[in-house]
Amino acid sequence: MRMTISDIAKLANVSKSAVSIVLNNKTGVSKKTRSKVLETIKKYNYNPNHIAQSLAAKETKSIGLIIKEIDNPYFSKVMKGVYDTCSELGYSALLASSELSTDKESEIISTLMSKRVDGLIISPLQIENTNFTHISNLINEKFPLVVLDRISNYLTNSVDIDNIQAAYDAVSYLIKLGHKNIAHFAGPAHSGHGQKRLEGYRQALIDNNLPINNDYILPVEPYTSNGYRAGKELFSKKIELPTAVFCYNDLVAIGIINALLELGIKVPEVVSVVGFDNIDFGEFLKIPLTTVNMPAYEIGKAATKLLIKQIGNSSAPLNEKIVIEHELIERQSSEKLIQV
Amino acid sequence: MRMTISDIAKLANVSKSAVSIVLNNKTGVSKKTRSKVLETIKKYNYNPNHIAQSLAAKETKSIGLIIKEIDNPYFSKVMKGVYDTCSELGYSALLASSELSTDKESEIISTLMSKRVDGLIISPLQIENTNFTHISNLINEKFPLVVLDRISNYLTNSVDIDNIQAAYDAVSYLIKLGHKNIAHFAGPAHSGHGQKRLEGYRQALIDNNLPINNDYILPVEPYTSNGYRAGKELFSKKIELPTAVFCYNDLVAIGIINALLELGIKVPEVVSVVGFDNIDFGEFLKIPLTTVNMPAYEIGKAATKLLIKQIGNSSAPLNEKIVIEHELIERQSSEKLIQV
DNA sequence: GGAATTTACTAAAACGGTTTAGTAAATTTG
DNA sequence: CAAATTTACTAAACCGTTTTAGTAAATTCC
Repeated sequence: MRMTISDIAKLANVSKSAVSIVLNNKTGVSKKTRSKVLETIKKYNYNPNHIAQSLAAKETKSIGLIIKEIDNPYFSKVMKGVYDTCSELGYSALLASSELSTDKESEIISTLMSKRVDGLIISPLQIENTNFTHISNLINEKFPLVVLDRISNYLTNSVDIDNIQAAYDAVSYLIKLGHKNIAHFAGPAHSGHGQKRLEGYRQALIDNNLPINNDYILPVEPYTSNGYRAGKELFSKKIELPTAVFCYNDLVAIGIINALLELGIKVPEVVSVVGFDNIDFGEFLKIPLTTVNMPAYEIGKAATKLLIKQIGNSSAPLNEKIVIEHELIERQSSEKLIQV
Repeated sequence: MRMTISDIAKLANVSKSAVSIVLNNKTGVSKKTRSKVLETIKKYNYNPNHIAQSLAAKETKSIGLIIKEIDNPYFSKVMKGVYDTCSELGYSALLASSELSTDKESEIISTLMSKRVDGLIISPLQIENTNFTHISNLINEKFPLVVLDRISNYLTNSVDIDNIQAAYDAVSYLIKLGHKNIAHFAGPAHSGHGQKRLEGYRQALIDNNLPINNDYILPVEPYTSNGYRAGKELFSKKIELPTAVFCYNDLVAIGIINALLELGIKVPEVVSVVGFDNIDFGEFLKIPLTTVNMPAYEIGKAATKLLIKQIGNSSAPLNEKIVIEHELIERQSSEKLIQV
């Protein structure tokens, strides 16, 4: 069996308390005792049991991170931001993914709470007005919490980009290129980001005195295949076709570009396409993708800092809303409208 | 503060033991008592402290997963396989990433051990002959362990694909297309997969009576930018140029294709390119990439099953070597050699 | 040099569960 | 119906730490 603190205490001829003091670098033992204990620890390769430490100290030095999809490049970067920052600050992260199921989300929260994480970062699936009890309970008990990918209306810390502004910027950019008929392949109705980006799209059109055409607003699931299908459908219609498309995300944009190319519609010569997220491969696609950069790593980092600031400091503000800067990235999938 | 088992015991007028029995679905209490306890638990929304459970039960029902890079699509899929399988089997996974630093790898192993994971899945950085003590120690104490991405020489479970055969298949495929001058942009010297794939490449040439030309074997770091630079360099040389390139991985292949296109060399008309890994975006690239599928999800799944089989069953074989099937995926980056 | 303070140390009580060992009551057995 | 067994229940020990409270020795102070 593994060494325990009692074993070390006996071997070093001191009390458990003394070993504990040395372990935690506290004062209360002589230099001599300290080095004797340290020696014994090294000699027997003793590694304190973190489980027991957590139980006794009533803190686990770990936080929970709840994402929506493990296998999603955006969340990979968020994770990296969270893990890196945790390491820096002496914490570890427990990852869990709701995989887009609200039931699983609730379950995961319970599991992480029973593991007694000191705080939680969550990119929530659940809509704030229905079925939000698992999260709002935490907020009510003032459990350290940071909400991701949403500026929450609740009294809780959150981190996001300004999705309205980012969409506004992207659409304004297309308008400046001369486009007047701009379609929007929007996120699904239940997606917070989707609603925000739609709002930004609308506002940009309004501010530029362009009409809002509901035929041009198409909600899709945020994957390539859905973008592909929706693209095929729209651009096969016998209506006045858009000359530009602003997409909910890069995956959808990729699908739409594929659909356009298959229909013999040139990108960007005939139709410009703008995505959202700036996934890694955007620049290596058939047609390198113009997109909005979603600074995932920074979001993860900011969320973690915010959370750990709150942990163990009950006077820390728990209603901070951090907005990370976005950025438009121009590539070849968009260009000036060539007047017919 | 949160409810404890003692609180529930008092409220339900029974002993802690009774509550524990109910909690763990064991026999030893009457139906009446069981339902009384269950009611109380529900009423007060009691959630057992997993930390305390772990300490008492001497098992954490969690496993450690050590990968090399968080932000790497291959490992994202491995993770998903591991997490899904853990959920199914009632375990949870603690993720850690060495981020290609051997020091960090050692540190991470210690941390996970102090968290008393019941077993470990590791995609090791460390070469087996040097500096492998952190891992070989675990093997020596028969700690439940599965080594990933390598068929280990040690007496331990491991899961991988047959890298030699996979590389052999890819190169044989190019040879069948008529290519005789096939370059290999190999993995770095310290990479186990790199060495195996190089060996498969060599063997395929030998078996087809083709000469091995050392000018054509170039080790590169496994990223797009490195592939790009190496590609530029090789194809700017005044030597007889290869008509096909087999790459250590897809990222390198993408870099090389970019380099070739910039040099005005058509892919696949002049040079065929084959990658390795089958990353998600391979089919959406400028030139869809021929590659070898690395079944990451299955690898994660198999490793987890193997590990959990071993945990708590000391008679389980601990030297199982599981080889997952690979598959060649033909896309547009490779084609028949057009005879000049 | 005696009182007050500081330092070094430790026993014992937590932390919140599981498990062991034991008892009393209920049930089965012959 | 008494003996044997089973069932229902619980007190207490334990898991491996931290922390509290207390004591004895060393040091400082006047």
